[in-house]
Amino acid sequence: MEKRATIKDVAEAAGVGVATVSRVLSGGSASPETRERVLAVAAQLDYRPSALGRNLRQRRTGGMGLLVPDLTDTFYGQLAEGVLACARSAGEPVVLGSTGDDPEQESELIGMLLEQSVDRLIAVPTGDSDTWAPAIRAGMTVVFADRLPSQAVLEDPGAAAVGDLMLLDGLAPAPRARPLDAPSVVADDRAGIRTAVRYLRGLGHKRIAFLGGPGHDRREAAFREAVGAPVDEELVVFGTGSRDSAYAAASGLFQSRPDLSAVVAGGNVLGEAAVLAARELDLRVPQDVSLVMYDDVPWAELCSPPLTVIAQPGRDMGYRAAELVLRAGGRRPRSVVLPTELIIRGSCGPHR
Amino acid sequence: MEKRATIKDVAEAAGVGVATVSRVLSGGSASPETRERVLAVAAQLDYRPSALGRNLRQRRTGGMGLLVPDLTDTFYGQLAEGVLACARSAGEPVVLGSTGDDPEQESELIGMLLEQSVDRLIAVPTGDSDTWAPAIRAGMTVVFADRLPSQAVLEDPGAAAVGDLMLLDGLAPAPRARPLDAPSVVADDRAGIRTAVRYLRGLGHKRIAFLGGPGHDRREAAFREAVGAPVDEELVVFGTGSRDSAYAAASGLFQSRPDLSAVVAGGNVLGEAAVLAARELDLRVPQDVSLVMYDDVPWAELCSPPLTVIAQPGRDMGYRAAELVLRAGGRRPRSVVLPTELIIRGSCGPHR
DNA sequence: CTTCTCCATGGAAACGATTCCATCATGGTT
DNA sequence: AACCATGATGGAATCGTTTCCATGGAGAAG
Repeated sequence: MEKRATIKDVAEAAGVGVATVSRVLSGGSASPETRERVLAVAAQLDYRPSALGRNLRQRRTGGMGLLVPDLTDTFYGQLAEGVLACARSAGEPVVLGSTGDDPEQESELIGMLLEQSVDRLIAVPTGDSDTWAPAIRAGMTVVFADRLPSQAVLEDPGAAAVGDLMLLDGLAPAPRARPLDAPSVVADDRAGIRTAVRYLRGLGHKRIAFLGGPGHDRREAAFREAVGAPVDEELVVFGTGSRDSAYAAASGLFQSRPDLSAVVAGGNVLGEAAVLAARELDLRVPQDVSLVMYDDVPWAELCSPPLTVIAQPGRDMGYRAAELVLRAGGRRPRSVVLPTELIIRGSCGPHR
Repeated sequence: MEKRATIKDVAEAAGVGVATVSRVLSGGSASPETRERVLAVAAQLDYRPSALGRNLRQRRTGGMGLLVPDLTDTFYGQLAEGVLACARSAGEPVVLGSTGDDPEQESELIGMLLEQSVDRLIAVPTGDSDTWAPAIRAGMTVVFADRLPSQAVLEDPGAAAVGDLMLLDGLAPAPRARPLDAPSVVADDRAGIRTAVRYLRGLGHKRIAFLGGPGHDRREAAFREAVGAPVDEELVVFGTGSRDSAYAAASGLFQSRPDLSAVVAGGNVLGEAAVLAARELDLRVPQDVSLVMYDDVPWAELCSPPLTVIAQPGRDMGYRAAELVLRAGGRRPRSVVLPTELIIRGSCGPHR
């Protein structure tokens, strides 16, 4: 275990000062021959500058943090791959955390990142703006992906509700509606859900249910909007994030409302639960119940029938978010809304 | 954006020296009243020690690195969740990298981690011992998970082959067979594959194929061993890691050898490909071809028929690996072999 | 020839923590 | 009463880098 050469070693071996070595290595000015000599010596000594010294000096860790709810969820796996791809091409490290959709864990992880002086963060948020205020206040550049933090409860509950609704319109949200001063990369949930609901309507379905999980409030709201005025509240149910809870929610939904004929699942874990619950209750897909699932995942095609999905570009989402957070050097970047696509496979049929 | 308090601020505010503050905070000796005062001031100033200063002083970054081939592969998602769970309970950061099963990218990522002075690493290796020698030489504590690096080619090819075979026996490998001085956490591939092959044999299958991917050499060898002496070489095929290549391999296998009656897929991506390819070629599972897949993933149950799998505990694997790498403070920890379990669902039938 | 400018260069400070070591006070032992 | 052991404490060094600033030499402009 040999110890690494430091900049001082290089300086001595090259017969120059450390300042010169630093300059040469970071593209400062130096005479051609000096530059060449330093470079040669550095290569020969296999010198690699230590990120430790640099980080301390510039009082910030390079790279970025990444917070996702659950890596077992294929969609977040895709998103993470996108982030990693971008980070790799920039040569930057990525510090990963998994929140389990628990605001408290999220808070702790934010604290940990702060301690590490990681000042750039991509997050699929779980907590509300109160959870995120400390990070932003500390000067972190935060880019939200896939979701936005829900607005913290304000003195006037009415105002918060209005804010939530306006959030739906991803285009030009009122200042009130975007409580946190952070850009985001999200899919066009509203269009995605609307397309799915219209598709189901076109097949003759009247009683369409929404099966959601944590962070699916925008999708829920889009669902309500697409369905129109009086939404049957029993047809909107939520799981808490675990597969068990998703299954319970799906199963409960099917049992309490045998009259429903179609389900929109707000995410792939929910979709999985819906398929399982339907099978357990001897409901055939799509004869007895039609299913549209948010997220296109490789196994959607493996189901029988293959699942009709609302595809959102998970990998792109991660890549774009990483790009935003990296080039945040300039001004606050614009937020990005990515398109969704309804991929029709075999899990939806005409209303019997 | 207020800037954080430093140890110096705390020291001044408490009227003590920085050394005392440091001692109090890291559990050194101090008089009760001093300790109390420092603690109070620190809390009041919301002081959090900067990892930057500490890391530089101790010439090492806390936490650990994690290198996996592909986070889109559910199994590695599970493994990563295990690592993160352990890291979180230890309050340690995790630096993530995805190698795409490419030794070159792996090398680059190792270099990046070295630069960051990350000296603990959990890896699902892709490259051979030559790729890994630098990391170990630099003093990194490396724990391999799920696989071991293949032995680099030596002067005597015969010797390398012997080494590979001996690796199979996870119990007491000869020094020659474990080229790298690093502990590992792997599943008992040999037993898992053997059980699956016996099960298929019991159903009357004679022509059993193995469909593998990168890093499945131990599983391949176990397959050869379980099948017995003369293995039909056309029945052992490999994809390169991408889903496309896995599909191509599966499809090619089915087309070139219509006489095969059962397939063992070496991983969930391969299993997925096999299902897809079979469907495309109008081969019914399990009537026309039986399938056993390595890895139990949530969607295995969703397939029709639900897939019979060799389950390995991905989450545990990650957790144990993280434990090993964290408490490597003492001596080099022993390697761990985790049990596998054949979960019989519906993708295997009697040989027609 | 003088003076001014410009550039390459190296010394030293700074970043924020840990830790070695010297100092000092206290209390017990001879 | 002199001495020693013990424990709390603070100053200063250290980690490896970047960056500020002073220096010195060379060439240009006067």
